[in-house]
Amino acid sequence: MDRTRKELRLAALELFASEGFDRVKAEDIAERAGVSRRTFFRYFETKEDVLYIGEHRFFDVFATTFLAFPASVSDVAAVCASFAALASRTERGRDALLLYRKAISSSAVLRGREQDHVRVDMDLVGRAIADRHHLAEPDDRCRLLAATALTTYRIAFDKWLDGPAHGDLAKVVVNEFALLAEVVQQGPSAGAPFSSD
Amino acid sequence: MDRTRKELRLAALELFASEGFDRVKAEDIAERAGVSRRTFFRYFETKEDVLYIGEHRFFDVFATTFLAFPASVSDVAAVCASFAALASRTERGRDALLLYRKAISSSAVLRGREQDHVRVDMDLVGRAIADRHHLAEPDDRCRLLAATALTTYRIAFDKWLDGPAHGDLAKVVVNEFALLAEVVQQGPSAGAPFSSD
DNA sequence: TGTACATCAGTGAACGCGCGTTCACTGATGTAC
DNA sequence: TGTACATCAGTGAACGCGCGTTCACTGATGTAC
Repeated sequence: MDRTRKELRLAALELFASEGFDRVKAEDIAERAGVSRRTFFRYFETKEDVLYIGEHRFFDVFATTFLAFPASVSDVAAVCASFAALASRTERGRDALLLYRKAISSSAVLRGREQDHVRVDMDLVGRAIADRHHLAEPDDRCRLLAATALTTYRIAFDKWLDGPAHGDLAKVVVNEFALLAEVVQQGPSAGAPFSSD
Repeated sequence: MDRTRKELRLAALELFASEGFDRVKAEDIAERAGVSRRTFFRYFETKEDVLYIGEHRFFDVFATTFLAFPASVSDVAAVCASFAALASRTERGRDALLLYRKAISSSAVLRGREQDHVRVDMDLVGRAIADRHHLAEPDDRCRLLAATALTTYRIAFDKWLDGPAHGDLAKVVVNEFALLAEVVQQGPSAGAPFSSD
């Protein structure tokens, strides 16, 4: 039944976040979800598999939003604006995301899996950028932009999660991208904004 | 003995790379290193702990190189140049790094640990940038630059590893940073380098 | 309304596996006298 | 040169633990006739 699966997911999320992945047994999760250990393994192949946040897959809708921007908007600007546009979805899942982040950080296996998700997202973003330029495959430029944009987004996202309960994620994202442009200015004497003593 | 530790490390690196982390038992590593399973656990607390690449700690020397640049050089440029300057160290460890990457990619636990290393490196770079501006603590700008620079570096590094045996890492790094500056240009009409059909 | 059968979520007990630990030991090397 | 003792790397066997699997079962729900 699908309800059981959700119960197990929720129980796992809460337990991993509060106790830490390693200290939680499959049996503990099952118990909290009101089923037996045996049932747990009917639904999930491994203990890690139970942790999953649907919200996370929001990058699937990224492409649509992104590709709607006119060509006059630069790639970074469009990526940034797309992230900002999708921010409200994410905002709704805030509580779960806090738990999720805590759960993830409690174990190396989970951090590894999270990293895998990030790579998938990077790929999606890279592909969307490639599409925008009618490329069959993402080239170096697409990939670098995707990676950089996601890095920037992750930082903004974390700031937002660490901030007040009703913080404006879109705003944080836009600010971070503005900072990115500033910080990446190259050239021998572009250090101007800083003191030069 | 220190020799045994090294033997175990090497055996583990090779086995993890060829068989995959999960398929290698602590006993296999011990056997290959010519000691007993029991001895393995005298040297390393867990099976993961045995995988470690000294070379990886090259970010420790990053700060020195980085802080030697005159203030007239921008932060990104200095970071990029420092990475390039340190490239030759890395180049020497190429074979081990290939194995290391393969080993890492074979398991979620190891990917998680690698991610932890990346975070440590990011922190070091962020701190170095903060020092350059006489800040007690890295601010948002330092952290974002550190994160972005490391992302860019990782991409260059992977390209180099995938390239020919005697590829020029420094050159790849410099190119990638040049691409970064290009790709991050913002503003409503900065999409110029691309077709606008 | 009643009986027979199929389906399917959930269960319990037992097992194999590899990790990491514990306990009590060996055997080589070195140092004291 | 020889005996006694300390140190320390390495060992073997046995154990507890939790994961994930296997086997044989229950019990609820639904459908056929």
